Amino acid sequence: MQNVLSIVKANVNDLYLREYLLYLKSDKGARPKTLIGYEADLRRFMNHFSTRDVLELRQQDIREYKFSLVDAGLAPRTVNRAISVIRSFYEYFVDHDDYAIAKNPAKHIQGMKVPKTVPITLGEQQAKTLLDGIMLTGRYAVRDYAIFATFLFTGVRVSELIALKTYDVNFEEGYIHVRDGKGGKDRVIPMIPQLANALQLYLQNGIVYEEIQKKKRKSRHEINRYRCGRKYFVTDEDDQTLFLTKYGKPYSEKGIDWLFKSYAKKLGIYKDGLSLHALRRSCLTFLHKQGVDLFVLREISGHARVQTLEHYLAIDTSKVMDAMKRHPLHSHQLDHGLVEMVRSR
DNA sequence: GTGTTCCTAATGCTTATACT
DNA sequence: AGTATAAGCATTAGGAACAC
Repeated sequence: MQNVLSIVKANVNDLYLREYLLYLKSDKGARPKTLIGYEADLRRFMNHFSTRDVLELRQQDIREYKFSLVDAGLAPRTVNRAISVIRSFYEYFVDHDDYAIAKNPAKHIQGMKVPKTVPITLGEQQAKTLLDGIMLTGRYAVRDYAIFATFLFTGVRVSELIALKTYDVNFEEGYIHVRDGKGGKDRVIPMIPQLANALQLYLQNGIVYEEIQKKKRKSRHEINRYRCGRKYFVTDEDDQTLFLTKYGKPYSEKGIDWLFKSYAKKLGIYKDGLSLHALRRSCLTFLHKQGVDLFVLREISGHARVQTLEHYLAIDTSKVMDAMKRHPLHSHQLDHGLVEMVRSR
């Protein structure tokens, strides 16, 4: 009997869940990642009350659920989000009168205090070490240099980086077009010459040193530290994704994460909590330290509500370019002195 | 064995809203 | 107006699987 009841309730809850998600998607226009996160949170919640119709829960039940999360050792942020999702979920059913629920049982559940944390960034010296180290030791140095130079000189997010297409890099006008960034927003970021060079090298031939050009490439396996421009990674169908894995496929976020961590560890700049987002923070911090004003920083980082390209073009691009030139790594170049060192090994 | 992806729980970051 | 919290959107991390 208990089993039958449980199955029936679970189905009812599942129906609620599906309806709510549909509403989020079609009425609120929620982004895919929001949908995924919300669904996970709600499923966990419903599993906790699998024998009950969740619309019949009381405030006390929600409170008990919150305690169970805290008990499970989840971080305050996680608990708060879980509660926030549940609250929104009930709000929907309270607002739609086809349901016999008059009050939102999660309405007055308090969030936990979230401790302040110090964001981790890479110091200037460490950023230099990263770029130099890639050139010296990277198996796919040209590609990897281009990837991390892009992070450090533009402050893009990983998701934005892996979505970049070759035609998003505009060498004539000197900017990178970020489409569909967080929240579905577009923006363009000025590209300083050093970054343009790195990307051009990667796009044009990917051969670091002239003499290597003379050797013939026998197979794909010959891609190496010197010879790793984009064209060497391209396989049969090319969707113009800018950064490709050695299999010729677009990178996943985890792939870049792995790449970064392995370099960071190899080069001795890894620290706890160091992540790709630290590169974004580093870029913005560098610029901020140089006295770049917040308005400009917002433009670069995409925090402003710059919704469209047209919108962006209205702002003073030269100001932003000036700002970018004050990036402390802006004079960082491929050091041909390294050639000798590398060759002599 | 290395580089990469896939899966999924956990949590960080950014923007919107509420409160004072 | 400034700060705190909520809501919304994204990244991080760990481990298994898999291609080369």
